[in-house]
Amino acid sequence: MQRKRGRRIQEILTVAAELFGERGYAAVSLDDVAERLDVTKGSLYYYFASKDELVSAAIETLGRAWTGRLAALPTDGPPAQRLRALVREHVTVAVREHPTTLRLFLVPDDWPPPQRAAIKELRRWHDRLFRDVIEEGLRSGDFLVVDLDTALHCLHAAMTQAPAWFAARHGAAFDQALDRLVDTVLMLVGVGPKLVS
Amino acid sequence: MQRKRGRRIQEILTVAAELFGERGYAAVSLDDVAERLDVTKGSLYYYFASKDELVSAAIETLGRAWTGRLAALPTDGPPAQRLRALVREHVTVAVREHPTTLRLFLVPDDWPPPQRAAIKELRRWHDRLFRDVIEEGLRSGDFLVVDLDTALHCLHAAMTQAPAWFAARHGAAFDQALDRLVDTVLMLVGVGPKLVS
DNA sequence: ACAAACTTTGAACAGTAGGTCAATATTTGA
DNA sequence: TCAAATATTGACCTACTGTTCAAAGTTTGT
Repeated sequence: MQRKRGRRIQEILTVAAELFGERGYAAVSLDDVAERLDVTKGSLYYYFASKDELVSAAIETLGRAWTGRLAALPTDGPPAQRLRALVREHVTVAVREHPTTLRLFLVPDDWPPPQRAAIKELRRWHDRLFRDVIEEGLRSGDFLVVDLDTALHCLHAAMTQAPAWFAARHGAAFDQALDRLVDTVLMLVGVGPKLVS
Repeated sequence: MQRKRGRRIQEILTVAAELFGERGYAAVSLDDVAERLDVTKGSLYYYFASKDELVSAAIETLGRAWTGRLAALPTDGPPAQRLRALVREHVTVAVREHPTTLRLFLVPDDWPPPQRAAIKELRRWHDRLFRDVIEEGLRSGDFLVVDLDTALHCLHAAMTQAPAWFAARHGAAFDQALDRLVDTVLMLVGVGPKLVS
C-alpha cells in the first residue's frame, strides 16, 4: 500500500528532524538516524537518494506542519491578543512538540546551500504572519515600535532561543515562563509597563 | 624566541575561531584550518595536542578579549546610558571584529562537552555585566521589566542574532541599524516609546 | 660556520563518513 | 499457495577524519 510507505517515510522524517535539530547537519550521520529507527543505513537509501534529500524533506515536512499551526489561529480580535496568541503558539509548538529543532531556524549557515533556500522561505513565512499582525497594531495605534524590521528581528530571536531556556521547565513552571516571555516581548511593540524615556 | 611562538599561536587561534564560528565544530576539519593558514595539518599538532584543545583555546582567547572589551566600559552614568553602551559595544565587537563567531554563543549543544563548560562560563560573564546594569536601573526606577531573567534572555537573544542581520550592512547603514537595535532592545526594560497596555 | 633548537612537512594509520548493490526477507494480491 | 512487488540487509567502496611521527627544512645563538 502507498499509505504504508507514506507512514514509513513520515517516521523517518520525524526521527531525522529530531536528530538534525539536536546536533546539526554535519554532526549527525545516516548511521545515527538509522540506529534510532532500528534499521540499517541501507534502508534509508530505499526512501531517500541522499543525505541532502533526507534532510531537505525533513525540514520541509516540519516547516509545513509548524506554519500550519500558526496559520490556523484566529485572525480577528485586537492585535495585542493576536500577537500574544502567535508567540504563545510558536513557543509551545517549539518546546512541546519539536523541542530539538530550534537549530533549523537558528543558524542557516549550518546547512548546505540546497537546504538554505528552504529554511529561508520558512522563515519568510513566519515573518509574514507576525509582520501582518504588528502592522495592523501600528495602524490602529495599539503598537508602537522604533522600527518594524528591528522589532521583528528581536521578536524572532527571543522566540527562537526560547526552547533552549525552557527545556528544563515543565507543567506550571513552563506556563509561568511562557507568560513572562509573552509579556516581555510585547514590550518590544510598546505594550506593557510604561516609562518615560 | 617565545614571542614568535606566541604570535604564531595567536594567528592559528584567530583563524580557528573564525572557521569554527562560521560553520561549527563538526563541519570544520583540521585540514580546513591548516589550508586557510597555508600550512599542512601536521603543523597544527606542533602547537596543539588535539582538535579539542585547539578549539578550546580558540574559544577561551576570543572570550577573554570580548569580555575585556565590555568590562572596560565606564561603570558610571545613568543606567540607560550604560546599557546602551554595553549593547552597542557588544554588537560592534561581534559584527566588526568577530563577524563569524556568533555560533559560539548561540548553540552550546554544537560543541563537545569539554567546550560547553567554557562557553557557559563565558555566557555567565556576559550575563553578569548586563544584569548588574539592569538591576541598578530597576532600583533607581529608570527601568521596568516584567521579569529580569526573561528580559535578559530576550536581550541576549537579540544581540546574539544581530551579527547575522547586520552582516550585509556597512558604514552608515550599519550605524543606523545599530541605533535602531539599541533603541528597540531598550524597550525591553521599559525605556522608549510608551503605550498604555 | 656550525650545531642546537625550533618548525614544517608529507606519508601513513585507523576509524568513520556517504553511497552502492546484489542477495535476502517480507508483504501483497489473485 | 505462490509469484510479483516491496522492503531490508550487510558487505563493500572511496573519500575524508583526527592523529602520529620520522625526516627534512629553517632559525637562532655563538
